[in-house]
Order: sequence, then structure tokens, then C-alpha cells
Amino acid sequence: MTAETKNRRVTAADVAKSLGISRATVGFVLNNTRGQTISEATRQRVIAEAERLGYRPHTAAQALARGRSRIILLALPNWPIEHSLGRHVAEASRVLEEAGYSLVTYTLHEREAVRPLWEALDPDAVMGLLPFSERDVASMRASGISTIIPDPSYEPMAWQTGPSIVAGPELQVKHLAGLGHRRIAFAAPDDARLAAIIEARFSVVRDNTTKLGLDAPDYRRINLHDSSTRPAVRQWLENRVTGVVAYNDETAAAVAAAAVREGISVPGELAIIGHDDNPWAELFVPSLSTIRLDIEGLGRQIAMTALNAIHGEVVPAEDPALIAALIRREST
Amino acid sequence: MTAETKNRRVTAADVAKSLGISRATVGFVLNNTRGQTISEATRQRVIAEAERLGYRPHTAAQALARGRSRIILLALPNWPIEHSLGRHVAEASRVLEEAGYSLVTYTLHEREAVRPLWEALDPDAVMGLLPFSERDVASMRASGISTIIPDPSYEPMAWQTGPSIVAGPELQVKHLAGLGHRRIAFAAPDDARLAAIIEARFSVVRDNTTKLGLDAPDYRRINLHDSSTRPAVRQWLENRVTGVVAYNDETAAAVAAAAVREGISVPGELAIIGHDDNPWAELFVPSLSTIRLDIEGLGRQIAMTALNAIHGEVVPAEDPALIAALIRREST
DNA sequence: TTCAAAAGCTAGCACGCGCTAGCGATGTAG
DNA sequence: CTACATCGCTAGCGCGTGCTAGCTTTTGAA
Repeated sequence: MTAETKNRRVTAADVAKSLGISRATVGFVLNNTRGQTISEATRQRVIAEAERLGYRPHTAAQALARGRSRIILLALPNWPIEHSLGRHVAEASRVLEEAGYSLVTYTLHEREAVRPLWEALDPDAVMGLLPFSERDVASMRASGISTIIPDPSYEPMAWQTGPSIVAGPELQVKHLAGLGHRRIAFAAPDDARLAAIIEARFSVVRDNTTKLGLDAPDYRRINLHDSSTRPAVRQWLENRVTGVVAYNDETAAAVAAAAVREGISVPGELAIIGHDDNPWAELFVPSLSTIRLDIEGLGRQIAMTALNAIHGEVVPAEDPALIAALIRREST
Repeated sequence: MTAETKNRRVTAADVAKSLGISRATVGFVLNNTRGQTISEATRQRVIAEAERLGYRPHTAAQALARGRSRIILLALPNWPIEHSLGRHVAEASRVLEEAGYSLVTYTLHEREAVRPLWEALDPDAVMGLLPFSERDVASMRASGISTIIPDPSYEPMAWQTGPSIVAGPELQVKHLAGLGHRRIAFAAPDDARLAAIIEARFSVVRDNTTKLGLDAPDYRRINLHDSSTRPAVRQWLENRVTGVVAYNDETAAAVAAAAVREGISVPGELAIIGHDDNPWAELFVPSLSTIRLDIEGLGRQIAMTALNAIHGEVVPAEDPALIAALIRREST
């Protein structure tokens, strides 16, 4: 093995030299540069030679030359990660890859990173499931990120009325009302990180109970990992609550467990419905009714949003009708 | 706003020009280049001006110039994501950041990506929790990745005897044996993706039952999401099995649910222990005994391994004694 | 046959940075 | 005072790519 071939990566110049043509031509062929005419013969020779030599473009050099990295960063909240998130990301990633972009996911930690990932990766866009903090937005701007989703200049509370927030709670309430429940409780975990989204969901629950003429919901926050749920359940029964809308399946499980330990029959005396279709919900005894969102659809949605924002191309906006489906099981 | 300042990122040249010094000096100061003497006065002026202008080095240009990206890619398997993975990654990320590296996580999908992430990011190293497939390794080599962990040239089966695999099952068996169980079953989900690691854990269980003089374990794979677990549980009772070692907490939950539905008392007639300390395990009725691994320790471990591999510096190898702890609850 | 237009290609700059070679000024030893 | 080392700094190349300006050759219509 000569020094020439040792450990040096194959560049476009190598391909050009090997064919006795200019490097520019190689670039035109491999990028399908518009406005350039290349003979079919040359085109084929370049493609074949690049393949033969195992040429891979150096992404750092590409990013430097064209000023765009073709990387999109998706920041995930520091919540207990929901099971479905993987599918969500996978679908978004698939769509973006088709468009030539790479999706990188990233969990926001409370500890402030010396060098946040958007600075290290120089992505074309940063996306989040919820609006970013002002500090994060400032940091992104300083790093030269121009595309931020959700756009910080928009109304920061707009996400609270998005279909992915609203559809589930609405279905939960309608389901319980349809079963004849008149007095409903709302249960949420006592986790500060979730406060904003819990409030958003609860307000949907409240609006829907009002609309359906039910009593005002009895809202309680519970600690999932001690025994404090049991007094909450007793209180609900004293208050003649017969149905519980839980923020998520884990909360529903905690409520169901407390009820069982209190000798309260589920769903006989207390019906419970969760949210997210966590695989554990089916394993629970009694199995937990829940809401399943169209996760893949949401993934596609966010990918489209990103592409749209980056190069203002008109991407056919997919029907935002995210179908939230009721999964009925033993707990209601 | 002039055309000059509009949307153009601040470069080291801007800082230099603004101070009337050369770009090289700016580079030397900001990189603390060894072997270069810079007067303290100049040094401070450069640092202050860079701060004032909001200079951020262009990572793509850095990567191109020095041939290293200071990015490390951690590939996660396409399994149902374990709850603890987040903490694992967070700790590894923290350690690597201190060393000036950025950790990017990545979920391997079965669908073969047109352009795998290691090609798009050009990382200095790619790490995985399990060995990579030959196809993936070849793809990495072609993309110029020289550091791959676990090293493909090593014995690919070595991971099966690593402490993070062995410690849990050993503790599970010892716990049940300590409670007087003589005939033990091993339950695992019927998921092809998990086959290798399940086999590895099972062989640890088998070895330990042998060592302790117990009967050979009754190994069954179950589908967690239909009712097929119930006949398996009945069979175990007929075979005089009194304790079940589950691959993970979800499997333990499925077994416990099946037992409850069959009218079998847990742990009276059948004791069950899971693995991973999933938060749901505590919510279950009966609450599930389980194994908790030192996730942060594992995260630190993998970060150190990466740093070690990249620049053969002698990193003080942390004590690999990953403490697997028994969490005892109602199910045993 | 002539000559403009188009096809097919190349030379070379720009992107922002790391870093080597080397320059003048200053200090120090003989 | 001279020789020489050190300090403090600068000019400028190279990293691999995208892409513009422009060159030569071919085409095709008048």
C-alpha cells in the first residue's frame, strides 16, 4: 500500500484525475447541476468511476462551500420520553431524507450546555415540539440559525390549540360522557416540566365538559411514585366522581392501581381513560382505555413544515386532520 | 442595515480586521495554540472583541481544516426504547462535552438509509451498544470512519459477557434462589430484534441455576400483546415452576397480568422479577421486583471508551464495577 | 462558406479555518 | 558592538467542494 492510497479519503479530484477530466465536470455530474450540459458518455463515465473508487462527498466541505449543511435538528423535551416518539422521529426522518436532509434528534437538558448541539452541527433548521426558551432562541440566532420552528416571532401560545393537543382530551371527555358519566375528574402527574402541556390539555377538558353540560372537572395533580394517589381517589369518590380523564397512560395506571388497592371497582365505580397508547396500558389489570394519535402523520407534518420553512417551496400541506383514535379497553 | 452586516456570519477575519491584526493571531488566541507566544494584551483584546462581535467558529470549516469534526455518533438499537436510555445518553454527553466533543444519538432503522447519518455528519467515532452489522461497518469504512466501537476486529461475541449483560440476570436468579425457589422459568418477549441479547441473558440465567444447584430453567418466549401468555403461565405451574425471571419489566408485567387473570396468586404461587427498573413496574398491581443498573456509570464508561479510542490518550479507566441493584417489591 | 449560437468542458476563486514558514523587533551573551 | 536566540506577529497555503466566467469545439441556419 503506497503512501498515496493509505488512509486518504477519495475526493472528487481523485475521480477527475483518474478520468483525465476536470474536477468541475465531476462536480456538475454528481450534483446534477442545472444549466450545465454534460454529454451522456461523460456523465456515465463519471458516475461509474466515482462508484468504483468509492467516492463520498466530504460533507463538511460541502457545508462550507454552499453555506448549508442539509442537517435539521429536532429538539425533544426533557420529559419522560413517550413510547411513540420513536415512530414519530422515524417517519419525519424518512420524509426529510427523501428531500436530501438528515434529521438529528437531541434532548434538551436543563443543565446549560457549553456548546449546544445547534452550534456544533450548524443545522439549516432547528425544530422543537414546543416553543423554545428565549435563551435558547438567542443562542440559536447567535449561531447563525435562521430557521426556527415553532417560529419565535409567532404567538408563543398557538401550539396550545393545535390538533395534537386538542384532539385527545376532547375524545376522552366525549367517551366518558357517552358512557353516561356526568362528573369527571382530570388527573395529571406532578411534574413541573409538563406543567404547560398539562394546563393546555386540562383547558380542553374543561371546555368540553362545559359544552356537554357536565359538571366542572375535579382537577388533581398526583405524584405517581408514592401512595399519595389513594387519598385523591377516595376524595373523588366522595365527590361523586365516576370517570377520570388522565393526562397520560402512566397517570391512568397510577389512578387504577390506587383504586384497586382501595377496593374500588374499575370501571364499575370509577372509569379511567389514559392517553398515548403506551404498550403498558394493555398489560395492566384492568387493561386501560386510551387515546392513540396518528404519530406517523405528525412526523410527516413536522418534516413538511421544516422543508417548507427552509426553502420557501410550496410543499403540498398535508391534511392536518390528525386522527386521534379511541382505544377502548377494560377500564371504561 | 448595510449589505455588509446583513445576514453574514461573523468570522475570525472580521474579528481580526476590527482589531487591525492578522487572522492568524486571532486563531492562535482562540485555539490556545501551543508553541505560539502571544502577548497577554493582544490575547485579551482578541477575546473581548470576539465576544463583542458574537463570533462563533464555523464548525464545518473547522472540520474541513483539521480533518476532525469533534462529533461522536452513538447508534441506538431499534428496540423498544428503554426508559433509562435517556439518562445513559445524558451522562455520556456530559462527559464528552467536557472533552470538547458533541454526542449525537441515532436510532438504527431496519430500512437502509440512502445516506446513513455517519456519512452526513462525518463523526470522529461511531459507537453502538452492540456490535454493528458487517454492512454497516463497511458503510462506515467507506465514509472514512476509522474509529468504531465496539471494534469490529475484536471478537464480536465479547459483549455477551460484559457486566451490563451479566450482572442483572445473575442477581435475578440469586434473589429467587434466596427466597427458596428451586424451579425457575425464564420469560422473554417474542421479538426478533432482541433475540441476541435475550440469548445472552438466558445463558447467564442457565449458568447460575446450574451453579446454585437449581433445576434447569424453563425458557419460554411470549407475545406480550395477545393472550398467549396465559397458557404459558399454566404450563409453568403444571411443571412446578414457582419463580419467573423475566427479560425485562414489560415481560414481567405480561406474566403477572396473565397470572392474575388465571387466578394464580403473585407471589404466593408464582414469584416474578423483571429487569430495568421501568417506572411502570412500580405502578403495577402487584408492584414488580426488578433490577436497576448503574445507568450513569454505563454512560460515563462509554464516553471514556470513545475518548480513549479517538486519541490514544491514557484515560483513567473507571472502575467497571457496574452495580446492578435489586429492587424488591410485591411480586417476589 | 460564414458566423452566431449552443454544447461541452476547464481554470480558478470563494467558503472559513488551522497552521507552517518566516519576518522584524527586542533581549542577551560574548 | 556584534551574533544570535527569543518574542510577537503576519503572509499565505491547504482542506474539498460549489460554482462562475470563459474557452474551445460543434452545430445549424443564412
